[in-house]
Amino acid sequence: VAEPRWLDEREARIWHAWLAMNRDLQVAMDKQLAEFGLSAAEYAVLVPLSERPDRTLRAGELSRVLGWGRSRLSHQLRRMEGRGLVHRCDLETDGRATMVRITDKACELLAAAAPGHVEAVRRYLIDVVTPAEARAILGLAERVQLAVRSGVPGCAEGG
Amino acid sequence: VAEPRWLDEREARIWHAWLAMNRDLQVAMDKQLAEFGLSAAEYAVLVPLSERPDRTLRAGELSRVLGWGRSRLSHQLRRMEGRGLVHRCDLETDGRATMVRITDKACELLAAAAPGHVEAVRRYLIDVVTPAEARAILGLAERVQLAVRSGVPGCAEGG
DNA sequence: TAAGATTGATATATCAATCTTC
DNA sequence: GAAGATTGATATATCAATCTTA
Repeated sequence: VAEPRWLDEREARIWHAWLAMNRDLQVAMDKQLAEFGLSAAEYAVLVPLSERPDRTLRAGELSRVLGWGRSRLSHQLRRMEGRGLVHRCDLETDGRATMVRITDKACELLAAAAPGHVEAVRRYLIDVVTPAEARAILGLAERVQLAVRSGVPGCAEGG
Repeated sequence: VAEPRWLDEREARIWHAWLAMNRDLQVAMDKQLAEFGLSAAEYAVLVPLSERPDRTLRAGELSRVLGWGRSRLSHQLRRMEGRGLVHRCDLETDGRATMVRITDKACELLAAAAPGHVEAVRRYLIDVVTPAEARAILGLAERVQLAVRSGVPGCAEGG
């Protein structure tokens, strides 16, 4: 294997700025939700449910929307059912499926937390980016995700 | 409380692109390290230790460098000591302090993993950003962290 | 057999409480 | 009491194994 191309000072600065920015942003968003007694995972689960007319989704659908594995969602729903945030019941049409419904209590909690959440998104990101940076984010996101999905770094075939 | 300013379509697209980009990038980086049997947390702990001439750091120093709480580091070190990646011993000068040393085994593991890690950073981010986007990241990171550190969103004092 | 979901084991992350030493 | 560190409890995240139904 050839000598790896280590990061130069500017490249390292970009990488570390990136990591620090995301770490801080995530911590801040978590804290904001915590003021309403909600975790980021709970909020993520509740939002798609609340947007349904019947406040209900199949577990598999929810898993797909969130981009979570079934196992992860199942564990999360168990804890949330214990906290009275969601309710699970069987689907008559298909004995394998599980229906998930957001409770009234969780709906109220979500309605209370959502304005502050959006406010935080604005304060920490949207109000802070210049139009040029916003364009950079949108363009970069596409290319990063393309690189991530196409490239397995363990087997560097071309480089 | 006034009606919250919900995100318009473009703003929501920016926020979701941001979240998806970081989620995918983090998953990809974790997978890369997993090829060498290392987690992101383990890698983060080992790097500062390996950069020391004596391969040693005070736990408190390590905690500061990583930006981790003492408790988090302590739990992590316990698991890593169990795996034979680090060794802990008391400091003679100060009976309260703990010295952490990276093991030979972990040094070799790190040396094996580091090139692929840097390669992944390049492939997924550095090689993908345009110079303008790189400038955007550096500038944005400063402002985002400023906003995060100054603003408590729960009490919107200014409007 | 495969799809949908749950379970158990393990690792990670945070908080409060504790323990030792200064 | 305060600093440095550990511990226990709980929540989160991933993987493999399992269970039920189609």
